[in-house]
Amino acid sequence: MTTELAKAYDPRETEPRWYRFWEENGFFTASADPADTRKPYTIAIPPPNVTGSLHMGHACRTTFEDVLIRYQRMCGRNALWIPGTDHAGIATQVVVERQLAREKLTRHDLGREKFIERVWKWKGESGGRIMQQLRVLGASCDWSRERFTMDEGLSRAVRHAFVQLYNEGLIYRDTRLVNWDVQSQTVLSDLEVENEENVQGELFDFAYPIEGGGEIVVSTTRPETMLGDTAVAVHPDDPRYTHLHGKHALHPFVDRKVKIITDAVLVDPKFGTGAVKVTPAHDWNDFATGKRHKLEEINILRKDGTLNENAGPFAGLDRFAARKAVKAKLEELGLARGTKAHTLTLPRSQRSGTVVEPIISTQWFVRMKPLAEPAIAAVEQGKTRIIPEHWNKTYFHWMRDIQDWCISRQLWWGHPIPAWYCVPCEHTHVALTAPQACEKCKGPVVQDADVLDTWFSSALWPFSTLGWPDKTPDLARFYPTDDMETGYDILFFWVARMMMMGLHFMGEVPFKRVLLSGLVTDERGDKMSKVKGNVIDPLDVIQGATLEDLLDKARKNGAKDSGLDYLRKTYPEGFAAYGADAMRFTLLSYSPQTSKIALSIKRIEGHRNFANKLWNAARYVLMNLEGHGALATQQRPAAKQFANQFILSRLGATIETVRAAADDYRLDEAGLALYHFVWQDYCDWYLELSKTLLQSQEPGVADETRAVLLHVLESALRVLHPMMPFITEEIWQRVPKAEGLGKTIMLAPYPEAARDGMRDLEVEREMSVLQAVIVAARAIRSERDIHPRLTLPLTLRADDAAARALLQREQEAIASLCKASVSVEALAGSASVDNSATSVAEGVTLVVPLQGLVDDGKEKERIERQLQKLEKDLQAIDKKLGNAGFVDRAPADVVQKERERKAEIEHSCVQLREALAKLQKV
RNA sequence: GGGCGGGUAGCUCAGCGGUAGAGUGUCGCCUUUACACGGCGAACGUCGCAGGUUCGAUCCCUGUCCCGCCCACCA
Repeated sequence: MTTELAKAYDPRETEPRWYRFWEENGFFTASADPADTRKPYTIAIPPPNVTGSLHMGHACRTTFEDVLIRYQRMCGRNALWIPGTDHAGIATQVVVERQLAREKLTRHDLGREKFIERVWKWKGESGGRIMQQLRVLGASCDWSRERFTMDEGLSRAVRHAFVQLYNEGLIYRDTRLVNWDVQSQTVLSDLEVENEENVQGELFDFAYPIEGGGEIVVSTTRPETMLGDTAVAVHPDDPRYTHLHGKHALHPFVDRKVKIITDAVLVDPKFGTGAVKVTPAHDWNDFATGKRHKLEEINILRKDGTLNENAGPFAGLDRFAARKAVKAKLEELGLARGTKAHTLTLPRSQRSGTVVEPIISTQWFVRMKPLAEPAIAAVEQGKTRIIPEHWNKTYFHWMRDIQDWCISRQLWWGHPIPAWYCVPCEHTHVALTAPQACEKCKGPVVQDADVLDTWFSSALWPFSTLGWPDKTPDLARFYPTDDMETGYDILFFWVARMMMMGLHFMGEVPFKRVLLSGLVTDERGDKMSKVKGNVIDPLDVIQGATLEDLLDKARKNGAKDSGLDYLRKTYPEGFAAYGADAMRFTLLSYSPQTSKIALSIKRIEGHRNFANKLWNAARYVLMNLEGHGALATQQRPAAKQFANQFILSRLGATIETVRAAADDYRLDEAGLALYHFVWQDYCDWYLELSKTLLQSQEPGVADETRAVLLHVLESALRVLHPMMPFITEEIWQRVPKAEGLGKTIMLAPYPEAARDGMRDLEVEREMSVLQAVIVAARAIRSERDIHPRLTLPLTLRADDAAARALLQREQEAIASLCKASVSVEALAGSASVDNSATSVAEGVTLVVPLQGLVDDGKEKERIERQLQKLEKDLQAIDKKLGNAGFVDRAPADVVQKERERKAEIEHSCVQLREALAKLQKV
């Protein structure tokens, strides 16, 4: 074991090395230690999606999960990931559609067999790449259980779930209006439809001639749907139309009469003409209206979005072409009544982006209300905690207003629906295996050609991946999972449905906590999108990239010019190699409350600098240990020296803070505490103080200091390890350690405040006095432009004997940290020093005689400034203490504290005024 | 229309009843053998606006204005 660290810190050198080490030594593991029979800490980890690149979202979630796993493991729990293996559909769909678009193909062109072959191959390749990338980030998870869908076990679970729900009456088949994606040619669930708002459209008015004379004017944003109209509705109380009740209008294009109906639900008499065309087969409200009035439902669309034979003369036209044609024809017939600008919301497919058409179709649905109730109760009763808590409201809101879920999809990938139809008698069979023949008529059967929504199988994931429906040992041991960590964007899609299915099939919640992280955005807070060109690849941040690299990648992803400009403007130099540790630490540093993580490269750079700081501190410690034999024990060294006591106390405090924060999932707070401890307490104060102690001739002092330096460093590495796994491992391997700590820091025990630290509040208080004095002395030097090489003659005066004793005792430390010659004396009766700089800190008066070094005018100004500030504070305090209400009603300790502060400030003012008076005299 | 967040230093964000914090940026001084990916010091804020509760409000309540997101509706 060498004690020598390379001269410079380069994250690119440490990461691959430790990644290999972990892999070779079997630390990427998803399986529980078979010898350990305790209930382990488990975290559910979804598989990476398969779109071909690792994005910030994965980096963020993986990091969070990995930190929790490492932390729990170091705390002595058998902690592990439960990796998932499903997600057949969503990712595939994205991959496939992008690929097809690139080749200007539709899936129908390829044919089913070729198509599927191609998809699996592509998924396998990009999936492997992502696993590789996640490891670079430090995820200590084994993805070997990852198999891409169609896994027989999962398929079986899906069939079981479907059949059971069907038998319980919770799955049914019905003819209804559904969202149809004409490009992907499949139905979509409500959640897969995105609304594009504020689209500038037009409202087109036209007239239906009434049988027997007259007309009725209706408005529409989709004129082509009039081909499917079967009624015109008016409000029953609208006097304008009373005379038309029960009459019929004549359809101008097809041989059909359109009934005038009255409906108070559909019609708002104040909107437009107060008459509404009703198209039951292509509009949600009209469908409901049609049901109320038993209207005929006339479908006018084919699957590809062209009009069918019901459209009469317009058959064969695309829906948008038909829109124009219908309008033109109505103009021609003199039935058009003009257009108005109208702002509307367009429903678009989340997948293909095309405008969704509501059409009538027979699909499978899950009855949600009975499933939702227990899922609501579980969160209400705290069986599952959602963190941050404010998501509860959103969860409840959605759950209480839940609609039935359309689960069939007309795609070629995904889990087939275990339903068979008899060809002759149309009887439906739902079963685990294909029936040989129809049980009613013995006729031949065919399987439902549709597949299930990917989220249906995903909803089963917490138990299907553990062997359900069999009662496997894994299922008994690992269900429910402790933590489920994911982005809030799939709270409804996935989390809520897992809750429902878990409770239904297992009778128990699937996880005890749901941790919802924010969405990573660019620095402006805009969602990352390949088209916008603002996608930051975590690997570029980790390994470094030039601006050209970034631009190339963006171009390849089809970014617009404006996106390229954004990159040029924001990252003119590209990225330095900041390393995975800095990347991880930064992702963790955002508060979990935030729903938007506007990733700031500057912040990452700051954390890279932090890693460098730690690296150099370690170099310092190791340098000073050289030639001093083995010091390492697992015990905290006994400390007699003030500085050593101080840092052990701070270490204890930090461990307490970090553990409390981590237990509360506030990794941001944990990280901040560590950042300050390492940089400020350890490096800025303690390492500087140690320099004097290491020179000490007094027996034992230097040895004690070496032991504390090492102990605190080694402990800090362990505290920090989950958040910065690479650098801490690298340094830890080189630090002298006691035997038996294991071959990796991953398995070393997590520090404990009482064992590794030594809390001493009195020491910390004394230190804060010293710090204040030292800072004040440095300020005197800096503000007078006294060169750092000149020794500052510093006199410290204090009334309090204890304070004097402290200053006396730590004289050497003060001298070294301010490069001063220090003398301590009582305030009372001290000789006045002409031409000196004066400052007051924590009741200690600092005097620096400065003949020839300082200009009196500047000094006057400085003191006056300090006085002004103090007087302002004093005024505020006086106002408070002068308020009878405050003195009477505020807690005694608050009042007392205020009084003490007042006394101290007054004392400071007196000192400063004296100094000022002296200056004016000169 | 309903709901949920957010508005704090130039920027990115913590804090959330008792003297306003961090990182980054800015301005000085310093290449002192752990570190210039650094050290030391400084400047910077009517904590969106208006009321209320309170001895005391950035924090709690009410209203209001912006910004973001989600859900629903849209002839």
